[in-house]
Amino acid sequence: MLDIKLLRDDSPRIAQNLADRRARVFDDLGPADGPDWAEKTVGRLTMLDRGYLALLQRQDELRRLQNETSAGMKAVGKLAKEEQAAARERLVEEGRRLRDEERQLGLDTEKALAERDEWWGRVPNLTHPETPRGGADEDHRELRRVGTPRDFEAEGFAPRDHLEVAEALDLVDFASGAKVAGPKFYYLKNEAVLLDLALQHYALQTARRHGFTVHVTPDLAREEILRGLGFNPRGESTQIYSVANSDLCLVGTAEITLGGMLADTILEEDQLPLLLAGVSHCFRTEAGSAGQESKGLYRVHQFTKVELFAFTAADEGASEAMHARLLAIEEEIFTGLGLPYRVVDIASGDLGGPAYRKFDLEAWMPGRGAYGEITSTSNCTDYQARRLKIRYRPGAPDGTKQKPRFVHMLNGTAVACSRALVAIFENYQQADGSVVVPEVLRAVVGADRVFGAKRRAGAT
RNA sequence: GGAGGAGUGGCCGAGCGGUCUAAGGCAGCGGACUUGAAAUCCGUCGUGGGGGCAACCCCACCGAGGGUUCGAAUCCCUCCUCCUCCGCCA
Repeated sequence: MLDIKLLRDDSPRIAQNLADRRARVFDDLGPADGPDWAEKTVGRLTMLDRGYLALLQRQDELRRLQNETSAGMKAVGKLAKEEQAAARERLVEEGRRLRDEERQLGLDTEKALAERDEWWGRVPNLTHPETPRGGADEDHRELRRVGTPRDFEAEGFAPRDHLEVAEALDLVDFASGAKVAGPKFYYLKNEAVLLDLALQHYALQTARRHGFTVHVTPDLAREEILRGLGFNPRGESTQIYSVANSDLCLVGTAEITLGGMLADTILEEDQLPLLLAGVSHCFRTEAGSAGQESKGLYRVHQFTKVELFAFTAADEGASEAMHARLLAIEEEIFTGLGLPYRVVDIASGDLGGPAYRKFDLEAWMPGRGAYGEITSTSNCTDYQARRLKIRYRPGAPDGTKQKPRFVHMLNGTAVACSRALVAIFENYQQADGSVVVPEVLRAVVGADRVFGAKRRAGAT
């Protein structure tokens, strides 16, 4: 959530940002509803805010009168004895009247605030000036390509996609997944299990080396925490599974549990930057997605992920430097895995609500002959911190403590295991159908190459 | 699952219907003393919101939400969290 003062002080900026992001706030007022839809949106938000403020002021006034009335009771004892009863009676009656009126008004105020925030909460974060503006795939800016895709033609065979490779080696079982849990669920088998664990191990070791405190986090979290991080657990197109008869949801990423850890706290400035990493299972409904892009392990309902999370001081220099650092760690991890990738600066229309700027790493995936997203890192500035109430106490140059400020929060994928497996299976496949194990994973996997069932029986 | 106990400002902790404008301490900050520091003494010091946008004024907040009352940190109800013991379990 943005600071409501931004709406009061600089509403044109909000309107411009809505337009840049193609961010619909009201259901009947989006990019397709005329050229001034963003200004109209801001106008409606302003009306809601003013309505709330007017009610709040009246309520404050009533409470002030109530306080006066009950304070007046103390003076009754000083009156002449025969006047006390009448004076007390008058005050009690006045107090009763004020109480009833204030209670009624309080309900209206509460409703007005809830309504304002329901809509204000849908307004996305501001956007980094260098973020490319636009909403189409081609509006993303490719920053660089690292590594060289293998020339399968020169090697004399056509690369298969990861699903064919993995099934031939008996590494995944989607049929059983579908039977037990439904489509897009799967079992990992044999060396894929060890690869999955090795990826987590590798990512966590790398995170630790960079100063992150590592965690295994809960796989469920309260709705309130989800909302704080900018996820909407209810609604038609939600990506979130929720647990019936409770306020718990299955997390879609450890971003939720790591970011939520510090809700309602005030940090000291010297605790920043605070670096957390966590491994969790990730659950996503993937409502409405299908097709080639979602084949096999690429888009599934459950996977395991190691996530990086950082809290920094509230100035853009600090969080931007951290954003670059997270991106560098992601690149280090995928360079270490020997996977060719490119870095993409995500366009304004595709940022999602909380992100101020977002970089994706896309690995080369020979099976489809295209780059596919494998990690993502976002600088969410203070957008999440505001609702989660995560602050820090800045120190002024003269040593005095300043008012608490909201921290900046950033997240990034260290390794999303399922997607990393896709990239490994496709990039490391051999003409004989086997898959070479990336060097950094060999110690944990206990093998440098995965063969099929025949060789497996003999090998162990 | 059962039985008890406890949640108060950055931290510790008192208060248990109106004198709470929440004692006291620690930490922080300013000052005095000192060559400097420590110790000591004096002062200052919560968060959020609204109004004037300067001094200042007002409102809310004692785990959360309801309730009783003219008036609630204080009484009642529900929930959450933590602690102790018992049971069960990996």
